[in-house]
Amino acid sequence: MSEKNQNMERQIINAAEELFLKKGFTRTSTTEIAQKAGCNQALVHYYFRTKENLFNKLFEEKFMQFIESISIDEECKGGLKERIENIVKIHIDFLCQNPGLPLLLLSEVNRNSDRIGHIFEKMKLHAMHIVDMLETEIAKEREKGLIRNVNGFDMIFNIISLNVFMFIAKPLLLNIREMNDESYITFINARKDEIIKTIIGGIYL
Amino acid sequence: MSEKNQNMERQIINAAEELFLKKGFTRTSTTEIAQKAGCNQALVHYYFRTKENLFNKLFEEKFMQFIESISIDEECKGGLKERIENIVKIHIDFLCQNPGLPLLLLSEVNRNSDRIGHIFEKMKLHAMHIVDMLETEIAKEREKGLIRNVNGFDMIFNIISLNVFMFIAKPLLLNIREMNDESYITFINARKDEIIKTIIGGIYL
DNA sequence: GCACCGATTAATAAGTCTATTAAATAACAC
DNA sequence: GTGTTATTTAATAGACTTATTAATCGGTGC
Repeated sequence: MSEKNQNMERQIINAAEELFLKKGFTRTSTTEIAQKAGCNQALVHYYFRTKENLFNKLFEEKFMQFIESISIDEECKGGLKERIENIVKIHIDFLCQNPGLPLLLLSEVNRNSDRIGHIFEKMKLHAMHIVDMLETEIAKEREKGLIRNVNGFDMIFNIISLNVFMFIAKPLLLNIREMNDESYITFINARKDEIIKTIIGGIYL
Repeated sequence: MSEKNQNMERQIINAAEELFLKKGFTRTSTTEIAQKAGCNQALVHYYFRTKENLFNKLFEEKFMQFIESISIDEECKGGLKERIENIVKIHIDFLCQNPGLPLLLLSEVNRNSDRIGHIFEKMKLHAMHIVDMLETEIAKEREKGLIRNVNGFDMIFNIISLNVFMFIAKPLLLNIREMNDESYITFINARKDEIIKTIIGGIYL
């Protein structure tokens, strides 16, 4: 492959990514993608044959990124509290880099969850790994009588709920609290601490 | 207006509601709405002139319903804990009745938040009312030294995040936990307690 | 009966979107 | 250079969509 087509194929992917994230699958047209990429609309089909193909390619990649963004810094050798803090921070940082991703994933999974049947296995494995790790730490704290009875899945589900929602509800927040993009970032940072406190306080007696 | 057209107009609204909730604005066609309502496609336009009109009519109604679903049973004369429990339960019950609503609202607000500019004022008022009430109760508990420093908005935002997410992430839950519709309901009910514990534990010292 | 009314339909204009095809252009081997 | 292949474009077919228009149906008043 020549230098140029490498560029163009990449530019198409980049343009598609930006548009899909902003407007979703249906509301993004191949013509629009081509315009943003700086090429003819037919070229989008030349490289990816169908719009669905192009989308799936991106979707799988992004979906895995999202799943893996819920992870534990293996270096982190603290106990349960430190782990929680670690997970929340890493996840929110990822979301700050990919603010439009959660709503796209949720919308598209809702539209057609068959699409990602083959990704689910990986997702399950990853989820199990996180949950196992958390439950090991939970068991330790529980033996010491420090925390209430809680299971790892609920804990991680709480974290994801709290983290993701402030990104998908951004337009509501901007309006209800009369924020601008700057004060929104301040809000996110304040929420980071609030979420950590809520999760930790929610289990420690 | 005759008996019959009243029926048909209502049937169109009902069909539209069902389809918009399931597939969103763009992926629902007026032809499809007409089919489900049992009439000709032109009739949809006869009653509502444009698809956008029809959608907005539904959207505003549903949006207000959602906002008002976050409410306090005025009968509830307990303290902060009872209020929280009350809010969570009422809200989740509403979501069980309207499981597809949150994702539709979030998607459409994201697509075009101007659409609902005029609803925001009502939303703000309602939000303020809830937050004020919570902060009164928070102040009481705080004077007694029972809870940490927390503001009412964060509290209600935490509740909404935790409640809504388990509905918008349903397809993921079904797959990752290998649930069916029945076990999903069991999960929701278990979550209800978990969420209450998390919120209350998250602020009480 | 007929004239009039709202409700409903059939037909279709006008537009958008995906995908395909054939032709033009660029790159490269020899 | 010529031949060959990959990249890119122009043109367009074909399927949908929304919205409009004119015609039809069914009831009500006179």
